[in-house]
Amino acid sequence: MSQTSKAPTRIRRGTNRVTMDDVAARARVSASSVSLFLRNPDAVSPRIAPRIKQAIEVLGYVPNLLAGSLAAARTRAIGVVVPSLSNAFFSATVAAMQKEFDRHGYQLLLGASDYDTARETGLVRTFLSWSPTALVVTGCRHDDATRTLLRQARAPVAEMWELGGEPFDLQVGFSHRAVGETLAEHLYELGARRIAFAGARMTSDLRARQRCDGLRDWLAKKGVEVFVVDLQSGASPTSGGDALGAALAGMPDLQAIACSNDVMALGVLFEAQRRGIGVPDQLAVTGFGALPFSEVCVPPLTTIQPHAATIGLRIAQELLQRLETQGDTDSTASADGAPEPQVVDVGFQLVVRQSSLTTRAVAASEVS
Amino acid sequence: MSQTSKAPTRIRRGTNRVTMDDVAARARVSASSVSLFLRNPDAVSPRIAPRIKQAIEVLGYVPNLLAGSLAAARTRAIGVVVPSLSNAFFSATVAAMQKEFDRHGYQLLLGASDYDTARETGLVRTFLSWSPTALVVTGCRHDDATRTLLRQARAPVAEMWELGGEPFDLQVGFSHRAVGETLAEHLYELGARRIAFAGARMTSDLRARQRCDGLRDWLAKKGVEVFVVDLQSGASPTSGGDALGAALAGMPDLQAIACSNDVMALGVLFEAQRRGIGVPDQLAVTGFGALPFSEVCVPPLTTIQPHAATIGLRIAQELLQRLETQGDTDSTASADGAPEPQVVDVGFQLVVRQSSLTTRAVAASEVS
DNA sequence: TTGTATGCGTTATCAC
DNA sequence: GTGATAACGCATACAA
Repeated sequence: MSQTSKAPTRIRRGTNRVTMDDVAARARVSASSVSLFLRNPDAVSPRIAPRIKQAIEVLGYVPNLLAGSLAAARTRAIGVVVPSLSNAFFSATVAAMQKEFDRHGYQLLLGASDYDTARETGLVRTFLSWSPTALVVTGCRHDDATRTLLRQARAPVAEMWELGGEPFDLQVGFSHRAVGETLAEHLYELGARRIAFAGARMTSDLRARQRCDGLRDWLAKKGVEVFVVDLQSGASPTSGGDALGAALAGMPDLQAIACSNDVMALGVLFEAQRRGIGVPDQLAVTGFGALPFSEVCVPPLTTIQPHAATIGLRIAQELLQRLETQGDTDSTASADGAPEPQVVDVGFQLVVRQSSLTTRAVAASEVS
Repeated sequence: MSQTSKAPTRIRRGTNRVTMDDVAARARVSASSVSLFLRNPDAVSPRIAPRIKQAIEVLGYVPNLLAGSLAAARTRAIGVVVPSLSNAFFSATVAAMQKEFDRHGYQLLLGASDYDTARETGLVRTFLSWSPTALVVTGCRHDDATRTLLRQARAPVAEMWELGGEPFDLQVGFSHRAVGETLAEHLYELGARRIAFAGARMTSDLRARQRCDGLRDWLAKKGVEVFVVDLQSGASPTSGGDALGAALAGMPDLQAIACSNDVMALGVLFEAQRRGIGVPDQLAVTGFGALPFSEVCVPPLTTIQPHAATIGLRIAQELLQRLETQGDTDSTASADGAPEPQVVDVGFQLVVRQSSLTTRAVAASEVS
């Protein structure tokens, strides 16, 4: 396929795959015409267009994005760092983001930090080597090294799932403190005064900690003290059961328990059932995440719907807009060339279900 | 930073980011030495090594992988296609795979096909533009277009989560028919003769269909006919409840129901509870996936553990081995340069729990 | 509109 | 061990 036109003075390796020159030769046009055709088929004359098209077809030409990106000094790759890929929240966000970016011809580079800031730094560094067109990271609390890298990046930086700190270019998320406060208010109005919060690994999961803090601080103002359980075993139904045990040990007359997420809450429900504790009559239970099972478990679980997919979609949309508009009037705000950061609060939704309704309460109603 | 040494005759764009030449200039060495140092620090003399190191540090040099990959004619990118990113099975596999590849400096390019073969083709085509070092796809049933692309790819192709068909280079997965057969045998030995299978969208989810077929065919040999429910609403606890309703409608004296996955099985459990059907006394229930809640729901769910993470790990390990060994004796088998395909059956595990044990049965025991 | 020339930032080859 | 220098495959400024 790839024939050397002029004998090279030095031997080179080279993937002997079909190149643009091969296509050009077969179509009897210049390589630049092929390049032009690929970018804008209508820009070449109707006489050579079909020739090029056929040559591409016959040779099975696949453009080399590496060479193209190098020459054009821009890629269509987006680097994305999430704490965990197996976490349903982030995988939903990534799925939505990937779908939208894919529609526009952008490729996702994915990495998981495992809630480790050092690994986050490493991932960002790796991504930068790929000259990504944009970067997406999770949360707004980063290593100094990471912040430096992100600041130096020639690409817009989006932070997701959390608001606050010093935004780079874009933040799409919601306030986890507000989540805690909302749950606090809900439980308080329910009449609960003996309340616990069940979390797991809240030293590294800063968002869970913020939800905890929001709940605790809100209730503190009402004179209600929250019993906090922070397990080191990771969020799972098993740890949920353990958490309930710990909470009951520390606060025997427990009336309500807010869980760091639905998975733990499910464990609490099961453990309560084992112990013969009626939910919600004797104990109100809330979760976080609105995972599929939460609406069908017994009793259905009061939880927070975090709009995970919306976050991914908005991130993609906002970034795409910036990338498309990039060619226009470059000076929007500061002399740095950096248009002021944008913060998008996608909010969340309290979904009240049976697990936090007293029997006196009316039928479960979804809050919108 | 990047200063033009010799005035270019033409204006060029170019990311004015720190380049290898900048590092070389600052370290007072040639670019070749910097390149060599980056690849093998011990290959340069101990006198200039620290100079280069410092220059890299001070300038904050980040190598441009695009240029490097182009010159070296090989990348460190792996293209991965999964049906869905929000599916816990695949996200666990991807997570494990990403971790292992990351350890060895490889980058994951991720795409979701949404169980659509056309989108799969598109994703593979896009990946090929990136000249990936290897490709990973899900399942072994592909479009003709996809097969052609994969065959032409200069990179090893791995198929995961399913065995069979005509393997390209590597398959890591297990037999879904065997899963169905295992469950069939389990339920049959339990004494169940009135059996249903609850699936969702089995037209596109070919692996679920194979599990269904395996179960049905095994039981057919015993003279037992299976009532199959195939919902179009996607697998969820809600659809699980619907499936139980449909199964009971079609087979009123139902004794056992095997579900396409744990999420549906959970819905079945809840629906049975609502209808006052005792599990396992009146109805045996099995799932697939061994999702976290399956061991703590009431009753704990008999299920199949698919070793999702193992699949991802093995894929990465096997591919890495091929990539490292690539430089060695290239001819292993056929003249095509293609060493014969390797098939790795990672198996699965039947986890017997209370949901499929009659009260007469002994305490739940995990089969290993 | 089409072709020509040049450079994108790196690796690999070869002479020193 | 070190440094020129030619590819790598393509995009783009510019001439025709």
